[in-house]
Amino acid sequence: MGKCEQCIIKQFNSLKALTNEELVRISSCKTSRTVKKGEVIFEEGDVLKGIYCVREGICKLTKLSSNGKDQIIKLVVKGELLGQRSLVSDESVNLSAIALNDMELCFIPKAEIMMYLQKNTNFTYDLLREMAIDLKEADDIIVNMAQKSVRQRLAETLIYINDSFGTKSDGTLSVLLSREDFANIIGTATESTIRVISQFKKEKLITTIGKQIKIIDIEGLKRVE
Amino acid sequence: MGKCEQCIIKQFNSLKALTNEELVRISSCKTSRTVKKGEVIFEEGDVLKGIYCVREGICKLTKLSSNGKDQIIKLVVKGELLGQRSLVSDESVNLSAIALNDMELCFIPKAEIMMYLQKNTNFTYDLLREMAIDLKEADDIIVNMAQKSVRQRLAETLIYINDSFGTKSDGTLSVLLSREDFANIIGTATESTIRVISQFKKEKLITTIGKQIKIIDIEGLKRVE
DNA sequence: ATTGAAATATGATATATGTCATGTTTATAA
DNA sequence: TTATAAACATGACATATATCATATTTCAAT
Repeated sequence: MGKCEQCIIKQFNSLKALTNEELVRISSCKTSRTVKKGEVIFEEGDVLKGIYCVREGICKLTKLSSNGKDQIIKLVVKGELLGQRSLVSDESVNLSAIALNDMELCFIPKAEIMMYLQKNTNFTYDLLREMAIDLKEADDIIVNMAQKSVRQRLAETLIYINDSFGTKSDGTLSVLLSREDFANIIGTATESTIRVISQFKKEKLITTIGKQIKIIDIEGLKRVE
Repeated sequence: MGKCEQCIIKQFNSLKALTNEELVRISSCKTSRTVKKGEVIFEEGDVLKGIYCVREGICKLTKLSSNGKDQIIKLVVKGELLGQRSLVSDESVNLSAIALNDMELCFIPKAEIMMYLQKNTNFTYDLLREMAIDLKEADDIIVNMAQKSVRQRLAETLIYINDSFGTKSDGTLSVLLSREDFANIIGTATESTIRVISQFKKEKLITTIGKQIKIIDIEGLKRVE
């Protein structure tokens, strides 16, 4: 079992605000878990007994709409925490987390985290800061959903994934999503997403290699109306 | 100038987590401000020098979309805080706040709040909890925007305003919004909003008295598809 | 390599919503 | 009170997107 105090991953999330002693403590009570692509980490309505630190891989946070469609709210990658919100609000989770590729997770029990929330102001404050940023992002998503076309939303999603998660050596986006996943991010029908991807190809904004997507004209994508 | 430690408003926000001494301190450095209906409290891009506690009235938080349309992200009423997010994330505000009726605000300087964020874990934790709740609400809004029809979104908005802010003695919604405001909440054209309001009237779900709206069949509204 | 299922792709059509035009009502100021 | 602008309302039409049908391709399991 790895040692949290030496783990490089924590730099990317609020655990960096913990003291060395606290990290040593966590090391001794944390558990590890591997999750296969497509596997459910937790589901809407579950009561979490702690939070996860993502050591490897990427997952989607989804919410089921009353019309039966899934909406992807956020992608969570290596370095980020998972489940902190519902721990704080002390309610069941309002989102499901599903692995998009094979993942490695560290699980930290709730009691542990609650203790640091009591004692370590830096930790609480850092969580608060992260959440304020999430909220700002959520505001942007709301505006985009409400005011922009499917074409614009897809273009922005491609740019976001490119900028946030990067590309592989062949230039394709390193986060591989199905057309349906894209549809569930931008909030549209899968067919519409596929059609717009085809348009973007014709307009020489992207190319595809199988289901992989490669951006070839990011400035053009930014101009999409 | 009123005394914060005796102010009943604080019960409704995170200031309740402050100690009596801290509240006395705030009393001595806070300033009051009245804002007329339609007036701008702060604007997207402003750098706030503190936070507001809403003593009276209601305002809308809006964000300008790149296509020039305003989106209303949230309504903030008596009892709530205003500006805490950008204070925490230490950035300019990402939303504008505009009064929907005459308001009374108390302004608390940033330095004061930052001090309590350092010293008072309860305060920080309470802010964190409030923000987790906001984030959950934002998730719901995203799903609604992405997956539901204008009819459904308007119905839910009417129910939300009814449940959250109540009605006047004549049964009309106590928060008076223009048709354009409704349109900017649900993310649609003003004409579409007006049309759906007319439909709801024909379907005997609501009645209108001038621009005031009265819900007469809330169960029916909940069933709108 | 073969097969079957899932994902991708595209056409035809229906529907919801946006846009523009125009008229009506309501509120506000002179 | 009248004048005037803003808000509300509705029709006609355009357009984006959803839906349903049907190929085609890709991928995994045998």
